[in-house]
Amino acid sequence: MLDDSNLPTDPQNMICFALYTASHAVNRAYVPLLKDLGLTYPQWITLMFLWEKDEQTVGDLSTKLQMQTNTLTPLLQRLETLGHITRTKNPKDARQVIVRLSRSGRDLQHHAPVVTRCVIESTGFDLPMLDNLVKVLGTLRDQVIAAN
Amino acid sequence: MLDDSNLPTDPQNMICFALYTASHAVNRAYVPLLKDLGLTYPQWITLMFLWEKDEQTVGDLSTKLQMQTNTLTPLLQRLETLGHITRTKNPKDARQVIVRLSRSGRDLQHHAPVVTRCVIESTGFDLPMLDNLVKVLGTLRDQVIAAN
DNA sequence: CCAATTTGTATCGTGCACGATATATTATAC
DNA sequence: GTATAATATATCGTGCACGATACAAATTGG
Repeated sequence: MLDDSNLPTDPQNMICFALYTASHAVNRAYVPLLKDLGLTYPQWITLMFLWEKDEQTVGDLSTKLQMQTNTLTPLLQRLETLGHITRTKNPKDARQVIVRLSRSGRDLQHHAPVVTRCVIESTGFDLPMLDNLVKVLGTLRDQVIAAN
Repeated sequence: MLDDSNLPTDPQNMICFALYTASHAVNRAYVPLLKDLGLTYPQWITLMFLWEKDEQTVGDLSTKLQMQTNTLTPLLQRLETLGHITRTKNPKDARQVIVRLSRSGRDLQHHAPVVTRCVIESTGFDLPMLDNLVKVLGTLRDQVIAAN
């Protein structure tokens, strides 16, 4: 149990606000890089997970992206409209929808190294430092989820 | 200049995704705490900045919150509708709108220690560790902003 | 003093993000 | 086999988040 007198009251020193602003700053760094491709950042990470493994159900992607289906479904519908993926019912279980990359969806992967490098360089951190930060944030995230 | 071969291709190991998921996880931790108060997390941090210093312009809050006015204006309008703040034109410069806490807006501050403690405890991190993480994230954020 | 520019805020359109709910399909129980 | 429950996805409503734009008030330059 923490003593209230030690708690930060200044929003600038709170972890929630630090995450909030850092996350938005990185998101904004993606905007000019993805604009030419006609994509948003959530669409981009969705494609990243599909490049890693094609043919995933909406539920698979929902779990990996930590996005609910009511967020993911319209996002996938937009990616389908753009011609980057297809959405087809699973004949073995008609409740599931299988998401597959189209040719243009696969071709977008060629832009990934440039995009990733630009964002990483803009952080001003070296790779070991970023790797460590990713691990710390993963631990924090998992513990927050477990506590709720 | 980084070598592309060293870059992560796995979204799970990328800083953008770590920030994205950690930020949303912490945001979700606030939901049950703020629900009874009828507030959202962005509304809550806005109030935190007003508790720190009352009578700020929309521009002041926009800078501190790192939120654009097209995000902030409707948020403030909702806080005004809820009766927690007032929005009045600055008589000395009619372009500015001054935001002030109402009685009920000030009273909400009494809930702050409980809310803050709950979120901090849910991270599973101790205060020095969180403080360090806040500093690292602040540095990262500022460098990303400076690079863009 | 007055036209041009800058500043501060608001409005509009699109895309997340999520709680609540709906619908269809599959699995389970009796 | 049929009612019931569980599962997978989609729809709806509200609130951020942000680019583009609008507009009024203040400032600047001549």
